[in-house]
Amino acid sequence: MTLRGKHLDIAASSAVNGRAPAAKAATIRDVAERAKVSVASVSRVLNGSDAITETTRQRVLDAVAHLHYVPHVGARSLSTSRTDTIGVILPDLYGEFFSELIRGMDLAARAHGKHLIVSSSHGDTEETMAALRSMRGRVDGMIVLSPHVRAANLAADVAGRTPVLVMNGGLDEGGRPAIAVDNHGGAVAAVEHLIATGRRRIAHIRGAAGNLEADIRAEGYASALAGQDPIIVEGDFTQAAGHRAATQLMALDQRPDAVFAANDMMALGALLAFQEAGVRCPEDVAVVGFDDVPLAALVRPTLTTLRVNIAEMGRRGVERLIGLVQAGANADLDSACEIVRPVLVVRQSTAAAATAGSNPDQTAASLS
Amino acid sequence: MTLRGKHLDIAASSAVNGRAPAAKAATIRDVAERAKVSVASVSRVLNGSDAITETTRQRVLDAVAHLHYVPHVGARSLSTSRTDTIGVILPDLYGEFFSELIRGMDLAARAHGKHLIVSSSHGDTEETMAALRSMRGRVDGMIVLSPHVRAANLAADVAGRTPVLVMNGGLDEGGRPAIAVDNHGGAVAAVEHLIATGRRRIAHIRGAAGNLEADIRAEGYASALAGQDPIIVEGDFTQAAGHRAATQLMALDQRPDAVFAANDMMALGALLAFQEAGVRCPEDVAVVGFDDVPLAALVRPTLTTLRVNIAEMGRRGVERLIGLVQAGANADLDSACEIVRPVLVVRQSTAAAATAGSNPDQTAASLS
DNA sequence: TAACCTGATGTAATCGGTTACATGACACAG
DNA sequence: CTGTGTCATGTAACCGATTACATCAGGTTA
Repeated sequence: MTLRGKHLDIAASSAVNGRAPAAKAATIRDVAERAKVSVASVSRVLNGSDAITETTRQRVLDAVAHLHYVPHVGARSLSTSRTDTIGVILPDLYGEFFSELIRGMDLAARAHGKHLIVSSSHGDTEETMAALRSMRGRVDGMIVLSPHVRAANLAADVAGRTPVLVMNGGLDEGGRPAIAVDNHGGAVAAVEHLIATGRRRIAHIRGAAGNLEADIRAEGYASALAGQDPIIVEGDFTQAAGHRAATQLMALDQRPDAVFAANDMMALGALLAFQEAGVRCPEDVAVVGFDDVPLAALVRPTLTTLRVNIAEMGRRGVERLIGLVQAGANADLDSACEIVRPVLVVRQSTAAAATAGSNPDQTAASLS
Repeated sequence: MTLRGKHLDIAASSAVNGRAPAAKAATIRDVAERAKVSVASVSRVLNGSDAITETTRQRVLDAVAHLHYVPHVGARSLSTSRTDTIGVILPDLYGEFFSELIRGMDLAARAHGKHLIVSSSHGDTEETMAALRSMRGRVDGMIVLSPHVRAANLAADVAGRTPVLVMNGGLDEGGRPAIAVDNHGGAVAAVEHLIATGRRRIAHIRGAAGNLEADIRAEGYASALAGQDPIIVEGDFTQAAGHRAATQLMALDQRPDAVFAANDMMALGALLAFQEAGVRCPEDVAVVGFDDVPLAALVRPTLTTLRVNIAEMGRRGVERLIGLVQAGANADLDSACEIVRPVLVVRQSTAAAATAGSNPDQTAASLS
């Protein structure tokens, strides 16, 4: 008894509901019909691919405008097997690093007509993989940021034939496409700068163990100490951890006269802890961070740090990935690990000390 | 002479390239074949919709696992006309506000099995609309953040039948779904707090003219002044603008004893300018910000500000939008503008002054 | 004038899912 | 033993684009 043929149904509903015409969106066939051409011509006009008479083009464009036609992305991706979308998987990342990175990526993506799907807040490797799986097929390629060592290799497996660019700071041994910050070099530069400005007891506030970047920066720190015994306190990249670590350092018998924190947020926490305790920076203790988040130039004293051009790195990542996608099957062409070298930015927090180490009356002659 | 039938071609290529089998990805039909069931059954198992024998389910799942099968998103969206993706369009926004918002949105999206397409860095209304158009058809709904007045209405038009949730801080007159911060109320609270702590010459550093939030906050400021003439300096929400503005304020004949900045970054800039000029905060001048970015608690003096739970607002936005999408045609059900009320967080930057305005000996008796 | 080329346009197969409807197996009532 | 209802499963139409190939008009050349 029910007469609901598909077309009948639609006709009825649009007749009833005069206000908000819930008629289905126009398809390429509707456009073709209205423009009195074939669907092929419409497609050609819209993709700018083939030879088309100016008359036809105009007729099609008019129809498109009149019907508010928007191509169905799913249908297109079904026949072309492209999505023009790239996925970004981020760790549970707070603060400005994240937003700067996305800004850079978005800029590059837009320049290439790609869209960006982001998925953040992935604490452990398992969550990261889940996000990766759920993105598969939805994107032409993915950028994975994960500080966990195993993540990179797993990612490539899970992704199947979807190209993956790894940005996890570790120099990947697998020969996968990657972009990494030269964490070791950066740490060495920080320590050498401290030594050059007369510091003698240099401590390190490191990131959580198991975090690739944290490990490498700590290693760089240790290797650059000229004979001095390492003094390492563990943190987790948060400002609070920096605060705690600095408190521990102040309780030591021989207080360090310099601190290299594994990132800016911890450096800032340390700075505040010193300030609260009446320990002056840079006079009593110098502080160096890592990343150069915008904040580093805003605190007092301004923070010496290792500048990583975050947005630029994001931009570069997207462009690499687009290259990988285009290369397709012969992606082997580009499997290098690109290195980003951080640059030391010297600010107030490491001005040469009036007193170095336990010599209270030695003045800082090196400052003009 | 060319014998390249489709299947032949594939067979050849996978035979040649033994290492990376570039065979096409498995389809639902491959899975059906391997599991010895029909595609319908496979689909049913994967969507958990219908009644399925446990045996069949297992066979299907095994085949899926073995073939690394991932449903083709485009094909699915073609037949269901859903994308399970929501779009977020952001203005050219720096700093922590952005990242916090995305964090909140991502959390909510993930909880509902949705994906997030973001597009940031849209300076003017035209760019915003372009982003919106290019996202159309790719998402089930969109969240538009734009401080420009016209954007909201335009957005709804351009979007066609795609649901749009506006988050631009202005109380929208059009009765569109929206979430807005109570900028007016927040500004009033800031000024009243300053008055209550004994300040008598309260200046305002506002955001750029034409920016909806800036306008409303300035209006709230003006309306809360108890008789005092308004002192307004224009900024643009950046830290540098706050610095400049504070410099201007210090050059006035009668220096203000309090500053309400339209956001935290400008408040911070002002704080630094005062500090550099030897003007003490809070003794000589009190400062209030807006947003409560994490940074506000990290500077010294810590910054009194109006807390907006940014991540929570993002979460809420996504949930509203998902509701709108589900409501579909009868989206009229929910067209309210939801208000987020900021909460005053009192910190060091507004500690009661020893001297208030031009009455040096009047103490702030009104505080308990 | 026939043969042939060229460039614009149309026809229809195809991509990989979902799902309405058809089918078939089986149990149980009459 | 037949009729009927239930439940699992299969068949095939459909979603809306792209694109290989067919077609066709018109001009050129021999």
